[in-house]
Amino acid sequence: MEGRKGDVSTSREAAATARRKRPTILDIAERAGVSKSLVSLALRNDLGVGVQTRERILQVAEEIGYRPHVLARALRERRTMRLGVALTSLENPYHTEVFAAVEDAADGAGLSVLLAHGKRAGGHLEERINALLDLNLDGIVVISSWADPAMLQTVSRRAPVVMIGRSLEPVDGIDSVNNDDEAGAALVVGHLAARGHSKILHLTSSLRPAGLARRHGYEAAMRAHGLEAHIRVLARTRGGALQPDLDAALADGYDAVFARNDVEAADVLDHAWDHGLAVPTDLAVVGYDDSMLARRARPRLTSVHQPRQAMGARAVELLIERIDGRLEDRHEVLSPHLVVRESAPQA
Amino acid sequence: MEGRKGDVSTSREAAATARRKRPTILDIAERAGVSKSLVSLALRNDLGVGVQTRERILQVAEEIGYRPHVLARALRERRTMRLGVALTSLENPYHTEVFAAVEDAADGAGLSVLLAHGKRAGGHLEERINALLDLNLDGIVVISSWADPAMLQTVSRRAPVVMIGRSLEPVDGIDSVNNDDEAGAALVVGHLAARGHSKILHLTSSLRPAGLARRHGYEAAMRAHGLEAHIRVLARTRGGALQPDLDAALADGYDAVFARNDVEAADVLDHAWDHGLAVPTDLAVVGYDDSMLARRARPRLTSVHQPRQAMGARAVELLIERIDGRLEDRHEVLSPHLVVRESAPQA
DNA sequence: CTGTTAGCGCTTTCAC
DNA sequence: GTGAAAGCGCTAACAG
Repeated sequence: MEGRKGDVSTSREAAATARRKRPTILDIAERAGVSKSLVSLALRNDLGVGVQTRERILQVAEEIGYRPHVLARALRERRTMRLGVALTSLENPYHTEVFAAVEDAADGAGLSVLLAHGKRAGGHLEERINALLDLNLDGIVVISSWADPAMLQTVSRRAPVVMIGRSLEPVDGIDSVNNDDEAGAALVVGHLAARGHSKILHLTSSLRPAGLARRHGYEAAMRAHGLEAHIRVLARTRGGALQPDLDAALADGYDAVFARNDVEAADVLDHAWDHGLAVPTDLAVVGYDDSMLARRARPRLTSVHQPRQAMGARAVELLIERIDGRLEDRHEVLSPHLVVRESAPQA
Repeated sequence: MEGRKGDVSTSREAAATARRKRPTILDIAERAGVSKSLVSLALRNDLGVGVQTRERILQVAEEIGYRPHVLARALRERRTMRLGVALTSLENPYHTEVFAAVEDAADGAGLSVLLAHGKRAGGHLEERINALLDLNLDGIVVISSWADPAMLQTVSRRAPVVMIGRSLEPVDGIDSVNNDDEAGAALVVGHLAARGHSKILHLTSSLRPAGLARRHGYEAAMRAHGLEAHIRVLARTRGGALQPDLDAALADGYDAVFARNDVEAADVLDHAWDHGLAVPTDLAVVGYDDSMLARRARPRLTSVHQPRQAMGARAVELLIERIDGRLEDRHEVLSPHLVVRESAPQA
């Protein structure tokens, strides 16, 4: 906007040359000697376009490198064939693994997937979700226990929402799919009890729904086994460390730890390494999620496997059902299973 | 399309009730008793709208929960204020860390970021990039050494592209920012030599540009230190394991390993654990990237730090410059530094 | 089978 | 100050 008009238009032209204007169906129509609607129909394989004509049109489209303008199309169709995924913990491998599962499923359904990453604090996640939805996506899957129910409800007025993971109460108007956290926790306690452990600590840093459910599952299972429940709630600092130090938490002579997820189990493993504690001899450790962290850890981590492929697939199906008009809410719960590895091997 | 018209419209109505039609500027105009263009102007703070009127319009917009229709706007403006990021290895923490850096930078510039994840094989990445670009994003940053130069060039005709990471030759028409891999490798060799190591193995699984550059840097540095270079090229299986087994690679009595990246360094650490090798006493290990894996590993991994924050920020700046019309290519190289930890401590 | 036409929601001259 | 009108690229009636 500075300089003379001449300058501006010159530089515009230069830029335009560098980045050529994209061809439209009109260009195809012209080159193929048909009308623009014909092209539109041919492009979308509408029957009722002469085979010859269609052939020619497709060919021309190919030639001039035509790409449909999805924005224009979406403006008319009110459908983008795109799903959004909102995440808060890109740094937790389990979450990216779930994302990959959703992506696989969507791919299979001919939908493409966009990811938005929001920080947990403030309204950041909501902002990102809204920015995503501004693109008129057909639906959105939220992978985050940090999503506020009220916020999700607001969002769901714009597009169908399915949440992978747990919310305290089912949220009106949004579907969900998660694993049975209570059952998962019971699996862990059962396994540890069978190994002969009795001083089993449950370590958690989260008062979020999934964490709570695992904790309740742990308590119930301990009771069922006639064992006393021990719980330590730690906070996670900005830097990612657990506070107060694990030292204190582990000082009471526990012989096994069930951590709320793999990340925290890995923290325990690290702590054991740093303090010369032998795992599983001195301390058995079990995680939750069975993420890359569990496979990668040394000793390898026994962990509860969440059926992420199935969860991702189901999430996409639920979304599609919603898009097609389903009105009732659906909440699916899949069963986890325990993957036994070195950090708490079979008895 | 089936059933009588009445049925259809009834179910339509039901769905419409559940998911209300979004308000448009026309709704605002009506409610505020002005014309639609007035609203548009007011919404974008165009001076030349009565203060009173503007006030009222904004208020009404707020009231009815108006959200601009970015697709419609983009259709006119040819600008979406959105950037795309294309990735191939969501499972490599370094890549997600770079993504987060890009996101931070974009946030700062008022741009929002969408992520697309492509598999490395076939044309999958290209497909995903094109799907992303179909949304008329203003630019795209590619974080993948798997991106084919010719493909990138094609893509860059649609929107500005900047690549974070290395390509063999600078690609015409696209910008890049990366770290100096040769210098990074030299840092490693220098450090290991200073610790008194002489049988230093370089382990790599990649014949991609960044891997090659590190390898060349290693060779040159070894030569400079009067040491003999030893290189093992391993393949990675679908499952993620290195093939053939590390056993063979490490059988020749090396006292230090410089791995191509943290993922492979972690493989070496795991291997050492599995075989009772003490690190760093029996074997010193150094990685590259200084990702979460390095911080998390036990012993903690000495690794070359790529300045990802700076790289992400620079990438976004380069993109913005392009959007504003820059035509010459730019290739930036930032300096890495070594982060010394337990797997190869200070001499 | 083919072409014409009217928008989708928004921005932007250009008159009033 | 304000409003009317054209048009971004595409789809979907509807007439020929």
